[in-house]
Amino acid sequence: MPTRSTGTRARARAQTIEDLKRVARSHLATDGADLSLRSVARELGMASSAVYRYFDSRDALLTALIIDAYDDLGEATEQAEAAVRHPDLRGRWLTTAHAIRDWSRANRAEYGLLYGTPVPGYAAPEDTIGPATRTVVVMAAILRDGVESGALAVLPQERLPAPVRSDLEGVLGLPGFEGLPPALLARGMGAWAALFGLISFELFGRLTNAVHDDDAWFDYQLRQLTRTLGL
Amino acid sequence: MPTRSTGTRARARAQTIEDLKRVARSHLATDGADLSLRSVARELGMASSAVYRYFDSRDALLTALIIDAYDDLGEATEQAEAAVRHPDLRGRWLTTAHAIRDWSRANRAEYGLLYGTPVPGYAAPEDTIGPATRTVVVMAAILRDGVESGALAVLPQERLPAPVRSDLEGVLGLPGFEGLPPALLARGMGAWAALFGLISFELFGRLTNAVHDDDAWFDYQLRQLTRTLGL
DNA sequence: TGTACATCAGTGAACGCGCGTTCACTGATGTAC
DNA sequence: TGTACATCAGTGAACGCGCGTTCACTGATGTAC
Repeated sequence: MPTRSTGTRARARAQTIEDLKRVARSHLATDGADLSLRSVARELGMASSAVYRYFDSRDALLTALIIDAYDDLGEATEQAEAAVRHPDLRGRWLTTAHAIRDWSRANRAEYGLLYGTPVPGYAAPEDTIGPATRTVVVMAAILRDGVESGALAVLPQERLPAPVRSDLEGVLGLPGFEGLPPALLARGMGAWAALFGLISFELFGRLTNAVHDDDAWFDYQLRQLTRTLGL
Repeated sequence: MPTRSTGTRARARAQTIEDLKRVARSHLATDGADLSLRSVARELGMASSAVYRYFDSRDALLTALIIDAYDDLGEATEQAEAAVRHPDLRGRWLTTAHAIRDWSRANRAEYGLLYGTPVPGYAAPEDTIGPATRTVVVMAAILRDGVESGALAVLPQERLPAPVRSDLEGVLGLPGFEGLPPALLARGMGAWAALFGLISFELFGRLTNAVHDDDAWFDYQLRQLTRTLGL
């Protein structure tokens, strides 16, 4: 085995990184964002100092978890959406929304990390921006297809105030958002915020004692939301 | 000064409790929900053990902060809404929503405590339920007035699935919610979730790099939301 | 009005714990000749 | 193919810190007679 040796070491390294992230992820559920490097190392039977061979600091580990979570959510969403007939815009949107909720319910701690209270003293680095937009890009594509097919059109009551228009035009310059009428992007982002409002209320327990059938509730509200989206 | 003495001691006690809560509140901004009893005591120049004369535990202090925050938000909302002409339903709703956002922007840490990621290991006791519903009750009153005046009516597309209806009927039995058609309560709660979705996105920084004029953005989205509410 | 007693606020030391990060080090694994 | 050297993973002790909570205690403030 001549040059295969490098690969061995590299693979061992990748494996350890995976182990660290896996255990850290599992600790998120109990500790929230203030997870402890030492307890992660302890669970893997290694010295806490050894972790520093793999991550520069506790925050670097946290960042890795955040990026992974965005990517995991993004991939789940993209795959679910891709399985729907392309011309079925409404189905694509409903599936996208349900995929996001399903992932969030299955990964509550990660959801809190991504969409909950920001961790005090932690500033997300730029590397997180790309993965963070994957889900929004899926929605933007649905809206664009709707515009192209003529199913979606800007309404008279959607005249945008100048500052709103100017902000949206900035977004429309980013990859994945090109060629969408600003007013429709505004509509989409409103639905987006509403969707995450529903999910946050459900997962953060704001509906305890009021709503018991979470599935039925979400589905009903999502359908109403779909109507305001124009789908 | 005969029996006035009790009053003196009681007043000193109330004052100290206020001081503790005030300092704890200010620490929320930097520490988030894992604020430290010791650092609060330190800032007030008292021994950390003295805090236990006033609060049974760190969690009890946290609970007091949560209740205060709900009440503060509730009062700000009620007062703002009460200042609007009673028949102006749309104005009352817009004012209510703006009051909630204004309070949230002015009290970011408290907002995070109330509507962000739940604190791991902390279970909110029952005392928080009452204060927590004050804002929703304001909205329910607006909707009810709309129903009574004939401005709001259930739409054909608002036929409720049985489990949704049954959950809502439970809510309609609570004080402040009586006499509202279930479908309209559903509509209101959807708008409610959307409103908090907008505020959370803004305060938790999910729109950084996309939206710069937060005021214009919120106002535009709120107006669209108002339309779906039927006002 | 004055005195004995109970209540209460607050102290300071201690318990027992956890944390992130650094540092000098040991061995094992790979690389270059 | 064998050997000298460099790289890397991992250790364990240490630094310096913070935390919530308990406990026996001191004085001051109130209460009852």
